[in-house]
Amino acid sequence: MADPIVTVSELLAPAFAAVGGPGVDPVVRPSDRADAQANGALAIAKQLGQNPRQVAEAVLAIARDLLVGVCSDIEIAGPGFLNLTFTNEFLAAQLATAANDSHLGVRSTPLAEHIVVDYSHPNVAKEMHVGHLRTTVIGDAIVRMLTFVGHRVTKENHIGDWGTPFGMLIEHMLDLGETEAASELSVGDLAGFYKAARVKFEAGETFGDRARQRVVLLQGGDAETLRLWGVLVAESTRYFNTVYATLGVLLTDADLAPESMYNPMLPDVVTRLRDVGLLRESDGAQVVFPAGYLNREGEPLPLIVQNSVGGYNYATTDLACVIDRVERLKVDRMVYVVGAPQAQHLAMVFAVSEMAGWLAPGVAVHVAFGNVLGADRKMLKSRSGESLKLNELLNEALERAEAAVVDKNPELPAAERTAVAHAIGIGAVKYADLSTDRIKDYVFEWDRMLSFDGNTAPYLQYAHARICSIFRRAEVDRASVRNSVPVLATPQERALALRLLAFDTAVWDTIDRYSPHRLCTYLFDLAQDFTGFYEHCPVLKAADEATKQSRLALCDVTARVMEKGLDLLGISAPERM
RNA sequence: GCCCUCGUAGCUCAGGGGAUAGAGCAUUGGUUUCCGGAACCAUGUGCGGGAGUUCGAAUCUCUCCGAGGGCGCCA
Repeated sequence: MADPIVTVSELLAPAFAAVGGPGVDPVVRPSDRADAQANGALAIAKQLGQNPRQVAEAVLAIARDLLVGVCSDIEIAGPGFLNLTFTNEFLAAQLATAANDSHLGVRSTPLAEHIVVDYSHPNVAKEMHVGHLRTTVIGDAIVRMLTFVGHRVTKENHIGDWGTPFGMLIEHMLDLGETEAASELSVGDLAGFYKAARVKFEAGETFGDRARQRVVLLQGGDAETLRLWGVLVAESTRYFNTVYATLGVLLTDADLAPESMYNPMLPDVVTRLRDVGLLRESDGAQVVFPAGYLNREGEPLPLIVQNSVGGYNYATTDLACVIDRVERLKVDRMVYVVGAPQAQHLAMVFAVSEMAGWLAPGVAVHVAFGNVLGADRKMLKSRSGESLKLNELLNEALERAEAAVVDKNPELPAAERTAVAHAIGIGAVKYADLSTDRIKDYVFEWDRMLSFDGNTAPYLQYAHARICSIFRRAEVDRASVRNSVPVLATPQERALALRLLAFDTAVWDTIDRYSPHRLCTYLFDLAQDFTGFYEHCPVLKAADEATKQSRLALCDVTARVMEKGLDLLGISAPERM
């Protein structure tokens, strides 16, 4: 099992070790000159002070016996590359194995960890916007992949349900009337609600006083205030859940780890920092100075954990969160899917946690991402210039997808059409977000993401659907073809087989870098290879029954890799569209 | 002022030490209009500039230019 590149790398390792010493990397990569190339000889030659071609020959002399049955051809090329060509029998056997593997050839992790993934984190009584789209979609894909390879994953949705704005929000709710406010929030007019509260807060002194008084009551644990606060949280959470349902993400109420949850732990954070001797007083605030951070004036930059009037802030909460994850959840790794602007803040939180001895280096990872931009290359806005609500964006995706489906396939029954439009519309939005390198900003363009051509969700979904169509027309049970070993007679069949076997590497590359776009690129390449196969290799009209069976088997694995790959991205693959 | 991220073809993006830097879209010119459903082939003075490390650099380092972001009591 596993990618042939991985297999051959392991097989070659002893040959390289014999020539270059233990631990030498054969540096096996895909190649356009052959199926793969091993570049390790050049590095060894440098160290040994020898001619790289001679080194390659020495390696080859040993490797030939190790690769019997695996490679039909090994030749030395250029300055000392080993060009490797796999035997068709080896590829076919590997593919047959993958086809019968529940994980389609993807290796499980050798060491299962408990990993917390922190993502989505919307704010109570505040609208979800496109920034939340990124953290939610990327985080969800990472959760799915880590789980797939055998890790134990805890999702945490760190919703913002605490802080000074709640005084203002609660008072506004009382002004509106509780029932009225609740319905406003649950239907998703969070922006209007928050804005109205904000306006009153800034305009009226009496309202401001009430709000500040309410904050004191909230923090003091006043029962009625807590009940009112609870209404805000419950209605907002209900609204978030409708957005999550539309998006099709895994988050549920069980994953909520609200800021308020850490509230009782905050004094202890400060105490513990004092106990380990890290706490300093600076301008009246309680702070820690992590090494290497400077402010504008070139002075050490503090992480403030308690302000000059005794209040705690998000740094304190984040530190409590680290402690909770390490000591209560006993996680091995924590993944923060948070926007790039938070890089310094998180780095400082991690640094302080390490200084305090709570966190081992490398355990906490910031999976950062860039902005969603409009066609004008500025932050994506709605037509009226307001920041774009996530919910409105998703609704537009559904409308556009429905129109596209009506246009492409008018015969589709109405009931099925809605479901397909959902898969396409939401898939398109998610895929557009996932298919570019997350650290970069990306340009949001409806026409491109919903196109049935190019590197888009609809194109991949279409490739899947057309395979399903082949099986429908063939009236063949999908599972029945899984025991046949495919014959890789044409270049297209061979290329498709090689690609299918690379699913393993694609998933692991994605996990190793927390970069879903790697899997997207792979799936797009797979769809392209399938199209080449589809054009050149008749399936139902194959020359003979054995060829037909072989090609049906290739179709089946392709469809399953595509479906699973999309599933790992949180995108569904309809059987017809 | 300091720090971080980004800069690849007309556009949107891959490629993160290996051989001639790729894809999609768009463009232009052909072929096909037949199967299973939404065709295929061809088409390019492109790695922001410069220096360095290396047998080898789009990739690593430095520097300059450009864009975005962060830098003490909001989150």
